[in-house]
Amino acid sequence: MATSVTTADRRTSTKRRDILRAATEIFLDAGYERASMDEIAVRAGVSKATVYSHFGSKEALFEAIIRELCQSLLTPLQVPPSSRGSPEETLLSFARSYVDLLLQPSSLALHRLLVAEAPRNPELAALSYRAGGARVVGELAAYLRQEDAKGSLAVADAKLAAEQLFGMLNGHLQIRALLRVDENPTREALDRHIRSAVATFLRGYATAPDGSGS
Amino acid sequence: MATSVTTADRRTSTKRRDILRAATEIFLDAGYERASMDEIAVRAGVSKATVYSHFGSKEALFEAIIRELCQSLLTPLQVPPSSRGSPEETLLSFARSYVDLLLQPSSLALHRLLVAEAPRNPELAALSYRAGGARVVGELAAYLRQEDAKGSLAVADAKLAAEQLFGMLNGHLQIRALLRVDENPTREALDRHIRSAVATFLRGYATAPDGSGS
DNA sequence: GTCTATATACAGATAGAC
DNA sequence: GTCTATCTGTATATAGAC
Repeated sequence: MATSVTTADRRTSTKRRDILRAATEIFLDAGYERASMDEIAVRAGVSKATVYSHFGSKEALFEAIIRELCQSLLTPLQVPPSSRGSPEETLLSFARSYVDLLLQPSSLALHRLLVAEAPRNPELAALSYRAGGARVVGELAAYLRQEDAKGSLAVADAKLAAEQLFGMLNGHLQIRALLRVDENPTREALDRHIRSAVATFLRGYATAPDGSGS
Repeated sequence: MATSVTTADRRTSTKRRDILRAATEIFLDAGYERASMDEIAVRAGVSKATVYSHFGSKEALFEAIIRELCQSLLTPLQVPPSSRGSPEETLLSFARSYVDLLLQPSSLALHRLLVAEAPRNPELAALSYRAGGARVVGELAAYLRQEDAKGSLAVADAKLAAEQLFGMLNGHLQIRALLRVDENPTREALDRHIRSAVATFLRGYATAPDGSGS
């Protein structure tokens, strides 16, 4: 009997996962309104009634998926601790990870979805921002404060500075990708973009050479 | 007879304008999928058949509106010529105009709409980017090249630099507004944001003080 | 828990009178 | 050109058998 229950549970949670996976693909691909519960059921290999028995409504299914995506997508991005490495090395390495994540098709699709649905679901959008953007800004700001304390950078408002670096890294890269303006940038163009943003940031927040200027 | 025709034309073009206005409001507010031709007809004070006789399809009406919006929204933003004023004054003034435009509810709604629909209508999205983002980047880059030639700034890649300034001005201001994360920022917070971005940019692209460091 | 079949609503688009 | 009335497809959601 215990075995039977376990098997049933497994099958059930397998179906649940199938539904989540199918719904994620379809919501990311089509957007909220165009995604249909019929198509989700078909792609998950279950009936529509099963989808509803698991998630109750389209809106609830959508929220479940957004919450899961915010977690799984952002996990890989970590600001390295201040311990070793120059600010230039550290920031360059971090910037590469960030831009790489930024341009992932699933990141772009999630961004699209959240921005499009924010007016109808502001709580979910705000929640996602706090789990995503706000968190990485906070982590980068903490790093910048450490470097400021060590005297290797001169950062007065660390949160503002962190947002500036993210802003430069986004540049028009993100919007061009979101709007499908042109083909994906080459590795060389990306590298120039990233190096230039980090270089501008470092010049902007270099410790003032006390002996020279006014 | 000529009078009669003129009167008829006027009434017709009035209805056409009414439809455009109603459709603009509803598309910006509800997004493409949620906007219904019934509601557009009601708000414009005409029948649905009239809407179709003027624009043929929902998609065509949408495209007409996007094209119009791109023009009307971006017209006010002009990069001042290099002629007079320090880079700091010029860039600060331009930055204020840009951020002001950026946070207009209609700009945010248009942004949302374009990003959401880009996968289904990439040509329209690319066209809008070229008429909007790309144009202002080009104009700012031209200004930066002039200042570089005058020796007041040291800008190697003007287009990259322009995108960095725009990126810093966006910062997380734009995404927070798009995602409805919190109430609108105060004038003071906006001013700090803008001043800090311009200051970081100017320090990042200051002409090197030849006498001092290596 | 899972299915088939269906209720109900509303969408985009058009026919045909005037 | 503009209207009323309608066609046709498809959406979310549920009832009821198993």
